[in-house]
Amino acid sequence: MRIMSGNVELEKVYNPEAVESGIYALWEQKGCFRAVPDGRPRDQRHVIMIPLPNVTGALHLGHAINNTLQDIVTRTQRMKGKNTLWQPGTDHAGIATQAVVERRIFEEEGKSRHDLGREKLVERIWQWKDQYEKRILSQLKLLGASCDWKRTRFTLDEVCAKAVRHAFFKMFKDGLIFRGKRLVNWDTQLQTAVADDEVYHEAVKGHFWHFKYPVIDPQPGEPEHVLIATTRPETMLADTAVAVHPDPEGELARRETQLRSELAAAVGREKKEIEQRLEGITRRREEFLPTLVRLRDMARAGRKIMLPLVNRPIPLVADEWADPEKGTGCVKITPAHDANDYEVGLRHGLPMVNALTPDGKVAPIIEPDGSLNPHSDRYAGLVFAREGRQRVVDDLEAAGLIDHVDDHEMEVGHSDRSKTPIEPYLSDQWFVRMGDVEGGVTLADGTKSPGLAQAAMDAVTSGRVKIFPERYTKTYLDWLGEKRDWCISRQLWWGHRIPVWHLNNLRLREVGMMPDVLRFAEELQTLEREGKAAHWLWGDPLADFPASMPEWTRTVAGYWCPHPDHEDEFRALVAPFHLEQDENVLDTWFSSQLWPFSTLGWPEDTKDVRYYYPGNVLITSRDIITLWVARMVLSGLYLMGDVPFRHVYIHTKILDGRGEGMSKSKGNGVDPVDIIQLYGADALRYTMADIATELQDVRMPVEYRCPHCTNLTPQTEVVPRNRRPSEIFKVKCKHCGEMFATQWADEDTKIALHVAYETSDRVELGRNLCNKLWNAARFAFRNLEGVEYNRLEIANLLPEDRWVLAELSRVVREVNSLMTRYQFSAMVRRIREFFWDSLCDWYIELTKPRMADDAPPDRRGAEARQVLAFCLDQVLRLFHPIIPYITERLWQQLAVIAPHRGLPGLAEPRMNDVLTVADFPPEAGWPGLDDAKIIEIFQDLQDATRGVRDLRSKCNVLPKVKVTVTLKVPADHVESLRSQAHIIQEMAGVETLHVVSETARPRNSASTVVGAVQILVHDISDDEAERKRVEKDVAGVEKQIAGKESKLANEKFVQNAKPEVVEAERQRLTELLAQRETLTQALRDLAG
RNA sequence: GGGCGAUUAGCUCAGUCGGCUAGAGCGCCAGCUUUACACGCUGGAUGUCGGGGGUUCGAGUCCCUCAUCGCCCA
Repeated sequence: MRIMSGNVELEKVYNPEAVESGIYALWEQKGCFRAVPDGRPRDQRHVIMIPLPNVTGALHLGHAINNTLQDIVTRTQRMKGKNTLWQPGTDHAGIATQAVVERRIFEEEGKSRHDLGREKLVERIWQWKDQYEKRILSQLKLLGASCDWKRTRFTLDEVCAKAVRHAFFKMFKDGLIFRGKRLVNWDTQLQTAVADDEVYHEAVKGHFWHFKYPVIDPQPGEPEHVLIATTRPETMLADTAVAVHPDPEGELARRETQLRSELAAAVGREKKEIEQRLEGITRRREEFLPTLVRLRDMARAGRKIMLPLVNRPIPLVADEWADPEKGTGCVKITPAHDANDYEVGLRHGLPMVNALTPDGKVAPIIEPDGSLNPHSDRYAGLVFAREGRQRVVDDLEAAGLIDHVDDHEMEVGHSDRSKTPIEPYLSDQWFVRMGDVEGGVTLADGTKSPGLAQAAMDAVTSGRVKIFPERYTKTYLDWLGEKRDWCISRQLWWGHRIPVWHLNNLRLREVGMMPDVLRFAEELQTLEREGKAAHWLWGDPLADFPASMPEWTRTVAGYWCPHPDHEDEFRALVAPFHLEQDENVLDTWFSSQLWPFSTLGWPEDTKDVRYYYPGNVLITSRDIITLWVARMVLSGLYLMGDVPFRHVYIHTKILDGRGEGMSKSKGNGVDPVDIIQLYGADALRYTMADIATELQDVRMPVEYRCPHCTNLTPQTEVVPRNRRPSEIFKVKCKHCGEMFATQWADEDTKIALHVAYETSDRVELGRNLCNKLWNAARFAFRNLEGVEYNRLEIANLLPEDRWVLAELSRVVREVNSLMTRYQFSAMVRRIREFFWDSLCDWYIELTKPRMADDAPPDRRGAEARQVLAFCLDQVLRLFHPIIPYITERLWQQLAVIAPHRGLPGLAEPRMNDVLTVADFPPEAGWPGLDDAKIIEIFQDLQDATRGVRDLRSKCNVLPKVKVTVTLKVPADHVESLRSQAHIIQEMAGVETLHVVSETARPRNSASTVVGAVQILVHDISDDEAERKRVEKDVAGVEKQIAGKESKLANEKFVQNAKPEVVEAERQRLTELLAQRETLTQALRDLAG
């Protein structure tokens, strides 16, 4: 496809839609983004694995910044000639996606997942996935993402599934996966365990109930009741102890001492708080201490309490969890329903009684001896925390066992997915062992590590993996340092089903009666010996049966995981014996941790795996450091023997105008496609890169763009503080008074009122830049006709040519360096500065006369054209990774007009048809163009030019009026300044310019001093105005002189400061003194 | 409760090793159809660098402390 032909005139205004159309197709058609292993060595490869967006919904600005930055890195590396892979794909996001689809089905059809059944629901979720995956991939393409789309993967596709099976099998076989009883965060609505990070906390108003538990057979002098306090009465049905502090007296005394020493140092409000606590302790000592001591003694004596309502005798135990300062000093212990109590339960070997059903009701209670509690019928089936609580409180009230009730506010965990309160729930789950294990863990490279978490920590502390910005290293290490086992089972239907088979215990006897059970057990053992299956026994299944149970029971009763390559064989063997596959699925992160190599075809030993693993950098947001980054590192080490990437770059988070993170649930997220339609992908990308500083967060106020008048209305102005943007359906435009609809309105409203785009005026920054670039190129194309490709002598060029080339070389070097440190914002601003300030505002303006139609056809014009063509070439290359569309479009056009661009002998970039695969400007810059001296000289010329412009402006001289100027400089500067004076002349509207070392004040001139130069603009001022201006200048200079003098008079400064700093101050003072002399002389001239 | 970060111009943000009169973009004011660009050009105004204390010859920058806001973890 030919994008342009000949030197057509470009449109006057940059039109993103026209510019961008067809470009992506060109890149794809040329196969620019394909990644194929070839002979390029390790250091000539570059691999980025996309942080796989989940298919719950469409992408928002957070994804836009993430993918823009990945694309900038990828495109830069590709232009540097690397074999470059950017691997795309999406994540199935188990619980999030299932929850969205379930909710949708319930809203639209009133059906629950159980009504639908597993197969049907999963089918519906696949439909959802297809729809959103398509949407997400098209959003990425619109953004310009240069992924190798032929490699697109999905964490539930067969390639990834195979990797999951192999990873699971190896971990299972190595004893790193185990089943355990744990308290998990249970979502009673979705009926699944959810991870800690899927739980948010919210303050809820409640009560603090004080109950009386009767003591069994109290001895003389012993209390008849133990007073306990609780915020959750319903859990008392599952109490298995009451705890009291083992040393209440000592503990109170210790706290008192501690508080007194804190009090001595405290001030203000803090002091008051401490005093209050001290008073509390004194009161407690009087009121409670004797009882607590008594109870402690009773605990030691092994006395028991009769748990009311369910009549369960439970022990009194001494444990430090009971806080003598809090509540009644005694605490009920419910190991199966509270994390802290669970720990107490483990410490004292207490039985764990469960009172909750998976769907959030009170369960029929099984006592520790296995019997059904006869009193629990009364509660079973009630909604646990509501009806259950009420009935327990009522019954205790009726029994006269409530002492009193206080109001109380507490933090309650809620499920992020269903928004319902989380219940701690004791259940059987699968875990990955993160902590150290006996004998260590053997990693795939043959080395040993104490454990998986430790291996991932060592990778970072040793510097094998580097995190940018560095401060996030702490987040990573702190989290891994806890080495908490990773719960990987989820009670869901959407995900990788856990590949473990197990015989339900109830069926063990039945199976034992089968005639060929012995052969079955033997064959299972053979499979294990041959490595076709792995076996794991949890506890002793024989313990529940009479001693006469035969040995084969152990084999048949355990957990079996078949090797993925022998699963069919295994299934065929176990099917007749009722071994069943686990119903649950794996946590999504179990499959995403394998992403850096599952996408390449692991466990197959493919060319791709060998060539593209390990990758170079992971670019992601900080909320995922623990969940994903850490797990990829450990699984990379364990399965591949190397870390999955060398660098991790954590980018800034985009907040809305209120300073809140953008999210779907808040409805404040902005669809990048909205912005692309308004401003273009390049404008969006430029803006994203511009705000990518090292900050944690950056604000990007969101506005509605009125569909009637196109004016912007800030979201913060129309959404009340206590409402969410998603609750606002229509808005009255404050500019034109018309109503418009938001994206949350119903279809009818949208059609009637038209929908406003959600956008941010910050993107204009990018749009303006693109327009400037477009027009600069337009100007260049118009003037480059017949540009030559000559060998130039740098010394023979005009100072402005040498200057712009020296600046260019410097910026090329700096941009390369900023890139290696992921300083995106600084990089973008630096390129812009060169392009806009140096190239457009100075160089192009200066060279206009040399390239004008009526200019003499001399070598100066040819040189200007050649320099301009080269600079534009380099600017397009520098900008390309950031704004690929417009630069590619202009590159195609530039190639028509100036097929060869460069400075033979000085700087010769290679030419290429397609910018996307052209060379990025070299790391070392263009040494042949470096010239620090000219940069310094030019700075002075710019200052002098601004001096003239400033005087003109102050004296109200119209731009088109030409003036006469005299520059007075020290005698030894006259010669050199004369050779450069045309620059000031051209840029400041000067007709006649005199450079002298001595002069009297020309008539009616306005003057100022810049550096060593006195500027005198003739005939634009009167004496009175001139005197005022000069006096002001004198005052300013004198203030500075005073500052410098006192600084230099300070001996300590002269002694302690670095010599070069002192020297610089001296020089500056000398200069200021000279300026003052010039200015006072000017005043004398005025007077005389 | 613990950790991380922020607080600099009206807004959004830079400010590297502590060292010239603290910068940019947007906005604002004045002027400008100047041989590409009004999505532009030229000039200008605008700062208690959150408060307090300390270290230092010198602090936006380092230390302590207080306040406010945000995020992460419990």
